[in-house]
Amino acid sequence: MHVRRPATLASLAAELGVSRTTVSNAYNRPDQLSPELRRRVLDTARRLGYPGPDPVARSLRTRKAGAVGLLLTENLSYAFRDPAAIGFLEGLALACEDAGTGLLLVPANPEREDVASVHRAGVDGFVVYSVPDDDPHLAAVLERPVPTVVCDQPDLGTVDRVGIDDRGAMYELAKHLIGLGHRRIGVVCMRLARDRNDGFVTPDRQHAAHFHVQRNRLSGLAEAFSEAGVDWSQVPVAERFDHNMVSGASGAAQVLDRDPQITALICTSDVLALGAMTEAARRGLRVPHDITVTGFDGIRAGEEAGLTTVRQPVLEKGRAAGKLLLDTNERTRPRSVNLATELIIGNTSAAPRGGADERWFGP
Amino acid sequence: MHVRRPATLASLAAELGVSRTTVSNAYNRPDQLSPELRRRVLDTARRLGYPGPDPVARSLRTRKAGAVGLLLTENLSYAFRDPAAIGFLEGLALACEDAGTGLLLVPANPEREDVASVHRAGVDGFVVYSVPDDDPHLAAVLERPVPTVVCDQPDLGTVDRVGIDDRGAMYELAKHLIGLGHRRIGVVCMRLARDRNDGFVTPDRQHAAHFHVQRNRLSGLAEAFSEAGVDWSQVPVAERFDHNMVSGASGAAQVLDRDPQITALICTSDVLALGAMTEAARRGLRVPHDITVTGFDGIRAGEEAGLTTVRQPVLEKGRAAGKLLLDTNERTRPRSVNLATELIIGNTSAAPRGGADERWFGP
DNA sequence: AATTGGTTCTGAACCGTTACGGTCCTTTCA
DNA sequence: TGAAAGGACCGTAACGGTTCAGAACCAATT
Repeated sequence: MHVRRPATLASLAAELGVSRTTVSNAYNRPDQLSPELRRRVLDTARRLGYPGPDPVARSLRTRKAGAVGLLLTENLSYAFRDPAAIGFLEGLALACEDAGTGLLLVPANPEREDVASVHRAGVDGFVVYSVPDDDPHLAAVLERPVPTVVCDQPDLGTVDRVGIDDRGAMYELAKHLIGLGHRRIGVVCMRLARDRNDGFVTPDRQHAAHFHVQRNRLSGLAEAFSEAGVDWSQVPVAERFDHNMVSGASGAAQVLDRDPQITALICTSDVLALGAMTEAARRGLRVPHDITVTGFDGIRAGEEAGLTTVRQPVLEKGRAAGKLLLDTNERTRPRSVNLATELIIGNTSAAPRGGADERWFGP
Repeated sequence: MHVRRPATLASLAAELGVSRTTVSNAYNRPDQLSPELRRRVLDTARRLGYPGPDPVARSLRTRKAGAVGLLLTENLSYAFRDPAAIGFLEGLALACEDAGTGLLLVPANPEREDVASVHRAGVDGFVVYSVPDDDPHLAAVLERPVPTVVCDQPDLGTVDRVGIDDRGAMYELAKHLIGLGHRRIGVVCMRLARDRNDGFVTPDRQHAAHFHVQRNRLSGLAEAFSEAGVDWSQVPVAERFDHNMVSGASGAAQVLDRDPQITALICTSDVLALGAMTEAARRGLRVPHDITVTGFDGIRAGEEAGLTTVRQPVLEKGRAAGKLLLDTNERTRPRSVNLATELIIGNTSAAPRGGADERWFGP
């Protein structure tokens, strides 16, 4: 049986006895040829099964892919599991649909150092969301000659950036807890580097953390509590590689095992905090009466639980990143956008029970 | 100032005095050249700022894009707003990350008939998720010479399909309600066609619905209740274009306004059902004592609310679609996969208060 | 009659890469 | 020592388009 090679613009032109230019114009510039000829071209195309100009060949010539790439240092599916990531993506998708641009989720398996996926991505730009600053995928993106926006990353000075003041926001939250009288605290945080460490964190590791967001949140905490006279090096900080409620629970358990006297459990995300609350409940600790628990992000589930947290505009962050990337006329790169956060005092934080500090502030 | 044209594989080869093939091999087939030369190529590339082979040009030549496209007939951001869509996408993303493939979200604004986005998508295949069967974007996808998997669509016979037995599952749910004694019911369903109709639906419109899923769910209901002696044409069916809880609430309100005597409110999705429950509560109707409410999908929020519903494996659906698409062994195409569903009897369904017969004589 | 202007179509030059089928030279082995 | 094998590299031909500067033609204007 004869395997017919698929029709191309050239074969169509040959069949019609016109130039390739004319066929191309039939699709892209209808005003450049007579309506009759255009109809004839399109009809013949249908008859020959020509599916229209090949998008890849077109991209090569026009230097436009019509898509932006999203890099996040997790398995692709994480994008649809984590509430904050989902919010970010929704915002990014909003910006993309405004511009009629596609959104390519680039697979970047953190286990492997395989950056081929970044090299293979046919995109007009990249958004990089919360990856460690030493991620080889990030390095590969920065080498690509396309505009890039990093999000929740340190300011690289060379590419656009969107983020929040993690350090300041956490400092403010810490001040709230300090004001309530908390001095003996524990912390549960997300992964600080690419290597798995489900355990306590040394101050060194905190300081050298490769995740900008986590590093700054911890640093905000350290600053506030140090100012309040707390020896930060004695504060138990449990790190968890996976970001889910189970991790929050086990992290809380580890901290509470180390120091059952703590009056507040500060988590660097709402998901972890919700997990921590289940662990508190398991131990018969009432929140906030027996222990204060706080989060970070302002996700829906946290809101419903009345979590004391820092709300950050995840959707706006995504949208801002997309707009920055797709805004072509702005020639003032690199730009840096900081979004506002809001301290949410819920009902999971209160003064420590019978704490000595309570006396100093009075009712 | 001299605008340096970006380096290409050819210019790099010229600089090095080797052939383009060799430079290409340095990147793609390290075994084809000596390690020293390879190092020299890579070093020179770095020096010249050559970012590695252009992905688009490579795609053109190799006829591989390294990505699959996802078409869903909503604004892009809907993918991150709807729980069922999120689950589907997570499954699809899992399949993609297994294959090291990217996932391109193709913008398909349902308002405009602009299918250019489909034409511009540089992908190796498409997954089409729950679009109306007359959607021009779907037609455009089917014209592209790449493998396609449709999901929650009628079996087209020409491309792979993944789905569930919507009709059978809803029939079973209806039988459950009939068994409880419900005869006087109302329905809230999702959009049935591309035109916005936030109101009641005629049997004709139900029958001609362009959304396969909704058509079959309604048809399953109609069959079961007709068998139970209910005149389906008299059953109020409220359609809502937007799929969210507000729609569920307003749809329920419309149905309840039309017939306050109904004993069960059947919704074609959990999201609508959750909205319907808020409306019931607003009216002081206790669920299930005063009214039964049911959903479809089996989303987390519904589970937490104890919703009576049909659970469908949304994640598995996405994964199956991805696997079908990425499975290169295409001897057996087209394939059709039906996934199992499960009737979940929650605590939002019960026998009508005072029995069905009493209803006929009024309260 | 020459000029102008507009429409319609063409030819050729790219876009940057990889597949294919070699060549050439060095080893290896009987 | 001659033949076969294998490593290293190369030249050519696509891959399927878009773009731009004209050419050819015709009608209207000067």
